[in-house]
Amino acid sequence: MSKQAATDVSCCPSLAERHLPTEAAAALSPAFKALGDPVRLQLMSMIASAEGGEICVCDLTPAFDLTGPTISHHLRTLRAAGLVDAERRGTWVYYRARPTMLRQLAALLTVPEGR
Amino acid sequence: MSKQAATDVSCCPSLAERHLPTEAAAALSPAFKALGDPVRLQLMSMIASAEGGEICVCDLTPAFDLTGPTISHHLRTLRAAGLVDAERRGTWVYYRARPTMLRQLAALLTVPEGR
DNA sequence: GCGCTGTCTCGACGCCTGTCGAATCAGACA
DNA sequence: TGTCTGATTCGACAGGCGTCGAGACAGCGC
Repeated sequence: MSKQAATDVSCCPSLAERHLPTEAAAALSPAFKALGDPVRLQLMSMIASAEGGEICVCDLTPAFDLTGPTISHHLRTLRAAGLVDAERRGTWVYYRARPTMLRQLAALLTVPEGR
Repeated sequence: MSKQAATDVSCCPSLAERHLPTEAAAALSPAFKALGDPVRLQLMSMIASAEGGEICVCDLTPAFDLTGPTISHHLRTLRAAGLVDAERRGTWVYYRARPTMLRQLAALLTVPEGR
C-alpha cells in the first residue's frame, strides 16, 4: 500500500466540528510541526508567494543567516511534510508549494463564525 | 477601539501574498509548533469542538493513554501558544479555544484559488 | 577530460521536548 | 481542622531537532 492510500484525512473539515480521529491527528501533525519553525515558515512563505509559482534554492539560501546544508535540511523537512515539491532543472533546483496541502490545513483551522 | 493592542501580527493575510516578515514568522511559528504534536492537535480539537465552548480537564485526560502531568504539560503548551484559555471553577479547570488565534492561522494558510 | 559552481548527504555537537513518578497546590466536604 | 480529589509543578531521563563543517554528487563550461 502506498502511504497516500488512505487519504481520508482530507475529509476532515474543521477542528471545531468534531473530535479529530487519532489517525488524522497523526497524519496532519507533521505538517504543522514543519511549519513550527520560523525559518521554515518564512521559507514556506517565500515559496508560496514566488512569482511563477516556483523559486530557486539559490534565491532562498542568501535570505537567511544560515549555511546551505541547514537550508537544505529545512527544505527536506517541508518536502517530507508534503508542503512543497522540488524539481531539478539543470544546475538549479526549484521548489513550489502544494496548495492542496495548505488548503487542507487551513480548512482544519477554520472555525465557524458563531464563536 | 483597540481590537488587538499588541497583535500587529494579525495583519498578515496569507503566506502566499507576500514574504512573511521575520518578526511575524517568529511570532506565529510557536502556534504551529504547538499544533505539531498529535496529542496536542487532538486536545485542540476536543476543546474547540466541545459543546458549550469549554471542556473540563477531567474529560480530556482519560481520552489518552498518558499520565495527568503529561496532559497538563501539553495544555500549558497550547496556553502559552495563545491557542486556548484556562479557567478554574471550584475543583475543576475548564479550557476553551481562542477562535481569534485559530482564524489568524487559517488565514495565513489560505492560498488564492488561482493556484 | 578537467575544473567550477550549486545542492545535497553525512557525522557530530548541544539544546529542546515528550514522558514519567513524586511532590505540591487548590477547593470541597465532613 | 483534617482529609480527599483534581490539577499543576518539579526533577530526571531518553529521544528528537537545529545547526554546522566536511565531503559527495550533478551539470555546465572551458
